[in-house]
Amino acid sequence: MGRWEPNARGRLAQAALELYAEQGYERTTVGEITARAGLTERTFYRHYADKREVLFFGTEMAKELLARSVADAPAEASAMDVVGAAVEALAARLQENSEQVRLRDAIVSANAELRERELIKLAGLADAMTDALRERGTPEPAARLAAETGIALFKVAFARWIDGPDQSALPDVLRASTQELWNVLAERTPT
Amino acid sequence: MGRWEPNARGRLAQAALELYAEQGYERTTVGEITARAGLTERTFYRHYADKREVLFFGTEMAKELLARSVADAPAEASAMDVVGAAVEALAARLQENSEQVRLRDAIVSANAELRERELIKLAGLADAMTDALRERGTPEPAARLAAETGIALFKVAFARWIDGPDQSALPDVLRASTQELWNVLAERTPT
DNA sequence: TGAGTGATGACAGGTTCTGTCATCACACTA
DNA sequence: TAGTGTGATGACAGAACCTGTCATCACTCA
Repeated sequence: MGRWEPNARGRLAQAALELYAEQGYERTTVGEITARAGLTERTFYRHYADKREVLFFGTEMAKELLARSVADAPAEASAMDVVGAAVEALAARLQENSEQVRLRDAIVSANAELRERELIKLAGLADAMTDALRERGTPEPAARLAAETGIALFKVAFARWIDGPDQSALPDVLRASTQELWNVLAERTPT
Repeated sequence: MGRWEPNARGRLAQAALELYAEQGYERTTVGEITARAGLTERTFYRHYADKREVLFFGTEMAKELLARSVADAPAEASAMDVVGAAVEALAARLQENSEQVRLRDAIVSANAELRERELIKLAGLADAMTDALRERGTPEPAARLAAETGIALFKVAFARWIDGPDQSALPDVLRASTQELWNVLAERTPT
C-alpha cells in the first residue's frame, strides 16, 4: 500500500455528497467532510476551490457535450435547431443518471449559495454554446441569443421534470417545453 | 443632533461602492467599509446580509417595476408582448442612470462572486414576472417560458449595451436584440 | 418621569479559505 | 543500489467573513 489511500478527490466528493444529503449543506463543515474522507482540510481546498464546487464536477462534462454537439451538427442546420439538439443531448445524458441527478438537485435547490453557483455554471454552458456556434459561422448576437434561449428552455424543462412525475423523461419534457415556447412566441404581435 | 449620524444604510452603501471601485471588491474588507462610514462591522451586517448584497439594493425596485408593468398591461396582450414591454420599461429606467449603472456593472463584472449574485437576482426578476403573468391568467409553463425568455433577452441586450458605444441607449439595444431573436427563431425548422 | 422601542457598540467565537513549510512515497537516473 | 527530483499531503498560522449575545443610549409615548 502507498502512503495514502487512492482517489482523494473522489473520496472527498463522496463524503461531501453524503454529508450534504444527510444533514444539509450549511450544517456540514469542511472539517467533517475531510474527517470522513480521511484527509485534512487543507487537502480539500487543493482539490476543490471552495465548499460548493465539490457538487459541480459534472459541469465540465456538460460543457464539452454541448460544445461537441454544436460543432458536430450539420452545417446547414439553423442556430436554434443546433442549440435545440445540443440541449436535448444533454437532457438525454442526465436522464441516464436520473437518480443521482435528482439527489444532487435536491441538495442544490435547498441552499441559496448553491443555487447561485448553479446559475453561473448554466451561464458557462451558454458561453460554451455561444463560442461553438460562432466557430461554425453564426454571427453575434444571433449566437448568444440562440444559446441563451436554449439554456432558458433547459432551465424551465429541468424544473418541470424535477417537479413532475418520475415516469416522464427529461428529453420528453424538454421537447414539450420547446413546443410550448414556440406556441407562446407565435402569439406575439408580429413586427 | 441625535446620537448617530443619520442614514447609516446609505452611508454604508456609498462607502462600499467607493471602495469597491477604488481598490476592487476582493481587496476591500467590511472593516474598511464601516470605518469609512463611521460604524462598526456588526452594524454592516444588520443592514446587509453579506458583503455582496450592498451592491444589489436596486433589485427590489426592478422587481416591482417588472411586476407592475406586467400587471398593468392590457388584458388582451399576449404573454410575450407583455414581457417585452416590461423589460423595455426596466431598460428605460436603467438608461436614466446609465453612468451609475455602468460603474456598478464594472464592479460586478470584475468578480465571480458578484456575478453569481447578479445571476440569482436576475432569476428573481424572472420569478416576479412569472408570478405576475400567472396573476393575469397566463398558465404554466407559458408564463415561465415567456419570463425566462424575456430575461435572457435582457441579459444579452445589457451585455451588448455595456460593450457598445456610449451613444446607444439600452432600450434601443433591447429592441434590436429582440428583433434579432425573432430572426434567429424564424430560421428554425418548423414543427 | 418612567417604561418601551429601536439602532448601535462591544465582544467572543465558529467557519471558510489562503500562505507556507515540512514530510514522505514514488519514479527516474546514474 | 543510492541519490535526486516530483507531487501529493500534513501541520500550522492567520486573515476575513459572518453570527450570537448582551449592554448602551436616544427617542417616543403615556
